[in-house]
Amino acid sequence: MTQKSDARREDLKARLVSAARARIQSSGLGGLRARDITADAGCALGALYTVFADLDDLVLHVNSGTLAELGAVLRTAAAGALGPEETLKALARAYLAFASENRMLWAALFEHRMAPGVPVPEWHLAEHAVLIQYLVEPLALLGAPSQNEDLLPRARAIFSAVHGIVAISLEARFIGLAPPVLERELLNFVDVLVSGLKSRH
Amino acid sequence: MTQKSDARREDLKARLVSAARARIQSSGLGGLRARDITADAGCALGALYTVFADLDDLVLHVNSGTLAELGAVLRTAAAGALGPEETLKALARAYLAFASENRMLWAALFEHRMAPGVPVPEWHLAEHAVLIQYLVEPLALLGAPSQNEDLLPRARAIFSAVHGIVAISLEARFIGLAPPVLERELLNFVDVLVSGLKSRH
DNA sequence: CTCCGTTTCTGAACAGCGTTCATTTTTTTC
DNA sequence: GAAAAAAATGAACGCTGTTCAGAAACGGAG
Repeated sequence: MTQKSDARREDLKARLVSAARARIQSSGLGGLRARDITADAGCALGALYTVFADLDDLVLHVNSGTLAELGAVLRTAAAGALGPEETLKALARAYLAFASENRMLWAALFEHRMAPGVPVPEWHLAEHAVLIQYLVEPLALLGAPSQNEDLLPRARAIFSAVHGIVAISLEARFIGLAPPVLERELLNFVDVLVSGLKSRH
Repeated sequence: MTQKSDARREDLKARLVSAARARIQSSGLGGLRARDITADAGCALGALYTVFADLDDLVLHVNSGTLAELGAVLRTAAAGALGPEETLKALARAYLAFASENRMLWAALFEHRMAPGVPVPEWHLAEHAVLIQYLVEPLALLGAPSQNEDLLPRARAIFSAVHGIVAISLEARFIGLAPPVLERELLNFVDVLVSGLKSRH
């Protein structure tokens, strides 16, 4: 009977992911220690490596959860908007809000690097790709029908642009933008973008 | 006579920065080891800490040099362009080219994090800010004169957007964009942006 | 209930890291 | 040239992620 055994394994996995998530939330990805996680999860140090390949693997699973939450937030934001322009704005607003409210978890999505030579697993790349998908429909409604073929690169570019604005501001690398100014500037940016898209056909 | 002594100090500093630069270039910021750097520079492990406070300090100086190079590249790109629209495109192209050709050094500019609680020194923040300055003039030429007051936030937003597109593509986090497609999409993005800016006054 | 093969869990041990500092070596001064 | 001051050294420290020999818990047979 490996049923009980599997259940214990899954429980341990869940406790480790949740402990790692809490640590990232409070100390950031850089403050993550295997010893802290296992202490919080109530298991031995070595137990971590019976369930995950290494810390990277664990972080990937934390990020997986974060992406699911972020995806849900974006979905409801898009669902509540009226036109394509409003949808794009709502998505940008929701992305900014999520990043602000879950700063460390969101930062971990993009700060994390695999060990040298190890590629990010396919299933996790696919989870990232979902973020872009929400942009495709409003963009299709905005652009000329003939352009609908290569809409994915454009959606990715626009996501990246919005992400860049949010990322550089929240990381306070340059002189930081105060949050209300940031939101105003971000929405203005989307406005300009939409104006540009409309005026090109 | 502390003149000779100072000269030796400066020489050691230069050798360490150059060795660290080479290591980042070949192995990335994550592959940087104090022992490797000091071995390459031909000095003892402890010598590093007689000239720099810690590894972060050394990385800051490497990044300082990279920013100077990048700044020079952007300056000449902007100087060779005709109108404001062409200037913006030239800047985007130059930024992408620099990032592609100096991937690891460029990535180190944004990957690097100070130790927790330690802020990035003011002088280094100022060096980052220079990047944005090149955008202000062409944006001023494009926009209505009345808007010239709060042009800096807009310049920062546009820089961040371009940076985001380049960053997410080069880091291959999502399914990677092939380089020629990336350049096409980036320039198209600038086109849309300029169209939007023009159509708004 | 008892036994024993199997599986699971454990934490001491290991290699590697950034950083320090007592010691040695070099330089400067008289 | 000798004494004082300064600079350079690398072994040692504390911390890291990861491993693995051994301990503990489990599960079915007698």
